[in-house]
This record gives sequence, C-alpha cells and structure tokens, in this order.
Amino acid sequence: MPAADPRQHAYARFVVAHALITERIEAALAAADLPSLDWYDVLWVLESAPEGRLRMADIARRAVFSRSNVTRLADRLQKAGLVARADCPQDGRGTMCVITARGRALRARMWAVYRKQIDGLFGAHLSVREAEALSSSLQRMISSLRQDEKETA
Amino acid sequence: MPAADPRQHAYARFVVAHALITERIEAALAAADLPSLDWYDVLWVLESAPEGRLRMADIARRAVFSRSNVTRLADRLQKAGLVARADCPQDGRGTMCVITARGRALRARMWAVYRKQIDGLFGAHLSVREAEALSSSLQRMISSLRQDEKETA
DNA sequence: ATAATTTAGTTGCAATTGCAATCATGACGG
DNA sequence: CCGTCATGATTGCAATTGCAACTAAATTAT
Repeated sequence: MPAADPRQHAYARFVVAHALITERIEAALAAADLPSLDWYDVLWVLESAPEGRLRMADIARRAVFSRSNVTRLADRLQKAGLVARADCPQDGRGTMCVITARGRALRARMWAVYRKQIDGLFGAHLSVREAEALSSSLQRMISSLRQDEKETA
Repeated sequence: MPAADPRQHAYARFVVAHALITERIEAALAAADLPSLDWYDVLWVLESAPEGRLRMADIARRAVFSRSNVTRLADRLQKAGLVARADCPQDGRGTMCVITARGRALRARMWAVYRKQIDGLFGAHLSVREAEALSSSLQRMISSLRQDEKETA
C-alpha cells in the first residue's frame, strides 16, 4: 500500500489490525475448545433476531457471508444441534433457521471468551471517546455500503 | 455481539465494515480481471522490502498469513512469473522470494483499482483528522499485538 | 390461466486453507 | 566433534470456500 495519503495509511492499518486481532480471537476460541468465529456470527445474528429465527438470505446479509456459505454453515450447526431449519410460512421457497437452546448456551460461552479478547486486543487501546468517534465513522461506511447494495439489486 | 460497551460496539462495526469493504474490493479486482487481494499483499510486502526480496517467514509475518499459505501463494505467483525463489545466503534453510518486473507491473495495475476502492469505500467517510486519529489508535493495537507475538516466541 | 423471469436455497466441482507431519539445516551443550 | 533440539520451508490430507449450475416457488406480463 503506497500510502502517501493519511486515509490510505489508516486503511492499511485497519486491514492489518483486523487480521491480527481475528487470528488471536480464533486462537483463543480454539484453545477453549470452542467453534470458530463464523459459527459465532451465525448464532449471534439469529439470537438477536425476534424469536431467534431468520431466513437464510438474511443471515447472509447480516453476517456478510455468501449464500452458499450460509447453507453449509447451517448444515454444520444443525448437525451440532445448535440451530434447526423450518419452512418459511410466507414464502414456499424460503427456509427459516432457528437457534436452539443449545445454540444459545454455546453462544454465551463463546461470548465470554470473545469479549475478553475484544476488550484486551481492541478495546484496551481506545478511549470511550475514540471508540464513539470510530463507531460513527464506521457506521457511515457501513450505511453507504449497504445502500449501494440495495441500489445494485 | 451483545454490545453494551461502546468499545465492543465499535468492534462490531469494525468487523462488518472490514467484511463489506473487502468483499467490494475483491469484486472490483475480479471485474478488472486482476488477481485477488492476497496476491496483492505478497507483491506489496516484497516490493516495499529492500531489493524486492524477503524470506518466506517475513512475508508471512508482514502480510499476516500462515507459513504454509505463503508457500502455496508463492507457488502460484511463481507459476505466474510474478516472483522468483532464491536460496538464502545467510541461512541454508531459508528461501528468499523476489518480486520480478512483471510482478511490479501487475502490482501497480492492481493498485490503481485497489486505491480507487479504498478512497471510495473507506477514505470518503473520513476526514484527514479522523484518519490520523484512527491510524494512531490502530497503530497502538498493532504494536501491542506484534509485541505479544515476540514474547510468545 | 400460462409462459417467461426473478428469487431462495442448495449442490457439484475445483481451488484454497489449516493443521499436523516431514525434511533439511542451523544452534547448542557436553 | 556428536547428539539433541529448534527453526524454515514444504507437503499430505481433510475441511472449507467460491462460483456456476440447478431445482423449486413466486412474480410479472401477456
């Protein structure tokens, strides 16, 4: 990244920090005999949805995964008893994915480890003020990216 | 991410923004018939090293890839004529990876596309002041993470 | 109603990845 | 000097991914 520009410079660090932090979190989860982050993401988007259920495509959008990836992830989570599939009442093509009690329990256990890592690796280096500023910048990016998505579709 | 804490909240957005931006950049590169970001990363760390050469493990550290991943990436880059391998003079076990002229040329073409995406998706939402603040926060995280690495080793 | 188009989800296949060996070389202690 | 241990890079194998094809159901237009 031939970063003359301070924004490009920030981006380069953004990418590296993300990679390093993710690597560490995965290691911490593995060390605690817990599944990886993508499982967590699916469980979390489900748990935060009303009744713990979402359609496959919604999981994909919220967790930023490809559709086919969500299908496969759901297969594995289902095999592990963490989610169940159900027909979608409004749309015969759709499939709902529902988090189970075991799924909720596992997510909570993962969060204990995950949170500790976030706090130690990321949060510890930000003041509350910085965190808020960062949040709002990131929110601008995210809204803009999601907006584009809709327009393209 | 049950984000009560503003830092955890920032982290959640950090991850989502990263995923969305990366997805878009990969799409832009593919649309321009260019290779993916991991090729770029290897080419860039090489190009920014003295004489365009680094040992495999150094590539791995700087680009945040696993060792075996670098081996395979180098295989593909080599097959494409973008890098060459050479023995390491100081250490008989080591392998140097050297970027070729074609490698430099390709990286430059990729950077044209990459830069445009960074500016549009990331930079456009940050003032210079914000970018600088973000850079310094991220730098703190990165230094701390890299420091830990050394201590663990 | 019916044919054509779009959308949701899944699947086949090829390519990529991660982890645990493996092989070769260097470093160290006796 | 020799045996043991650590390190650099690669490779085998199983698991995961991405893309394009596919099936089924809904939407639209005729």
